[in-house]
Amino acid sequence: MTTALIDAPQRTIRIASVPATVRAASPVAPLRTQCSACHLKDLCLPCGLSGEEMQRLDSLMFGRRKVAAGQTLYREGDRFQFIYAVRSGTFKSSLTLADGREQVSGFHMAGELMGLDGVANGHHASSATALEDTEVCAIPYAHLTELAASSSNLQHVVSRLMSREIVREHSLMMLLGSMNAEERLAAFLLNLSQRMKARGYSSSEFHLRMSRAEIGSYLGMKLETVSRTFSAFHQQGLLEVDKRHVRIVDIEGLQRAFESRVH
Amino acid sequence: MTTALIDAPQRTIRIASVPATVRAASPVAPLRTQCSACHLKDLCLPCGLSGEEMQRLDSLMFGRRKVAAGQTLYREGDRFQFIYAVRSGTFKSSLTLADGREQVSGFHMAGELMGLDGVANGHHASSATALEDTEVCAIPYAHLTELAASSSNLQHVVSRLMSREIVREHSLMMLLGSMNAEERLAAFLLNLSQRMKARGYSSSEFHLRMSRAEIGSYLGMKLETVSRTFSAFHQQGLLEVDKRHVRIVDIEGLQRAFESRVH
DNA sequence: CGCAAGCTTGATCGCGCTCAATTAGGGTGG
DNA sequence: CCACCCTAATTGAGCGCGATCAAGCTTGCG
Repeated sequence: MTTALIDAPQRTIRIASVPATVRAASPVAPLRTQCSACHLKDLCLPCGLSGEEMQRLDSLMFGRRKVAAGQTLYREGDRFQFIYAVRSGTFKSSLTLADGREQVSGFHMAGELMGLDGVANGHHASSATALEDTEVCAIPYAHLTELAASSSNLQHVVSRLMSREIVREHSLMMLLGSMNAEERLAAFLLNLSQRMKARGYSSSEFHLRMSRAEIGSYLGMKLETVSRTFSAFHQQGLLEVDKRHVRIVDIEGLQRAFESRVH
Repeated sequence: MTTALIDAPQRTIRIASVPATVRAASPVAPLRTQCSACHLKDLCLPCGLSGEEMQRLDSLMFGRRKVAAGQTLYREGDRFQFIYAVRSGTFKSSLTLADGREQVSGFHMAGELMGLDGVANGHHASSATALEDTEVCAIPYAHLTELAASSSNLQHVVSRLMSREIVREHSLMMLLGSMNAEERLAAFLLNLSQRMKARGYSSSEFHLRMSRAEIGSYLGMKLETVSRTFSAFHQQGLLEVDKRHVRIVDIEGLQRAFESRVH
């Protein structure tokens, strides 16, 4: 996939139109969702939309789909038809390197969208794997853009979500380009903490859904270093760690570890 | 800016509408551009559009703007109104760290777009600095989305450009997360080589517009390491280097250095 | 009970960072 | 014109962070 890095960033674009019947052929459970009735509506796609616009979204009747722990929702190279909103559980996004190792590019929790990287050329650029039993809404991208054509607000929302993804990756690049192991892990934990808080969970105590190896891949370090850094934070009195259970004891201290280099 | 990393990735969105008179107030030179007459039209924004759609783009009459070497086109935090297409010259995008150091997040050549990260929240998330004397088209984003509302193809083009940016950054994350110094510099040079070729220049011999420090910042290594790696490639018979002038002697060898780890 | 997977911890090594000296090129002013 | 300064780049020496290799522990599952 890193071939994208040595491709010219802009080449001839061919507009693929997805047939309107595509939804019927997809492996989506019969259950359908209305955004207006969803408990995640303030976090997820419809966030910021007016009542009228949300009703239009409702008309799309997104199909739900369950993905068991360890299963993939889509793989890199798969034809791009849907973007997915996480309803429950946690996913990782990853790319596969030539030698078979994986590079984790993100973690996704309830209310977050996945798959926007597929818009670029009609195929998913990464794989999405469930880290626990999960449920998603499958949003047919072609229908979404149809709808967006008649609602500039919805169009803005989709654009902003994509732009936000760009900004998020900027931040991660900065992390990978200029931070040491402690700063990286502190940034990761603080980010997780905020996202837990936004979802109504404790911001100071939570269960990690991902392995040390997955954290390490995401942060650009080896699993042993992740483990050692957890231990170091414990010895500094910042954390209590038991396997995947984490309690943040001194959040200001953790922020200091993070801000030691980056604002 | 890395605060984005510890922000919940989705929060309440407010739709800002840009007044239609905004263009008149902007610091754009009176010269106006029509995409259909531009020599870059196959690389740039209108790439893939039909004649009719290109005429609609023409109606926006993008203003041109010259930016002298070392000057910024926009800075992080600036109000987002325009995206910019490079007409000539080279830019770097960068973020500023708390300690004043900069982190380069990209280089942009003729035909490439800049500023899409500003869509996320109405402010530019990065700064754009000219590495030589340059000229850009200033594309009023609000007008572009207006136009896109009536042309699904144009909407797709804009979405794809944003998605492509996401994919590009995925690749860079992979580079920063899992490659060593030689692999990073090889990837960088091969990418540059392809982009030069796409613009009709020699793919094997070109002038670097950026300093060793800027390359290093972009690739997550120190300028001394960049310099040493250039020397190493020279000793391996892959390159001839004289300051910023580079000639690729053995492109297959360079690809091997790149593919040693990543496909 | 045995086996495998995930995590921790220790010991050692090496890549890339840091500090430092040198050279070359460009701009400026006397 | 040269003296001077400033910046960019190269190269060397030494060190430290994080990778690598390895051992041991816990937990879960057949």
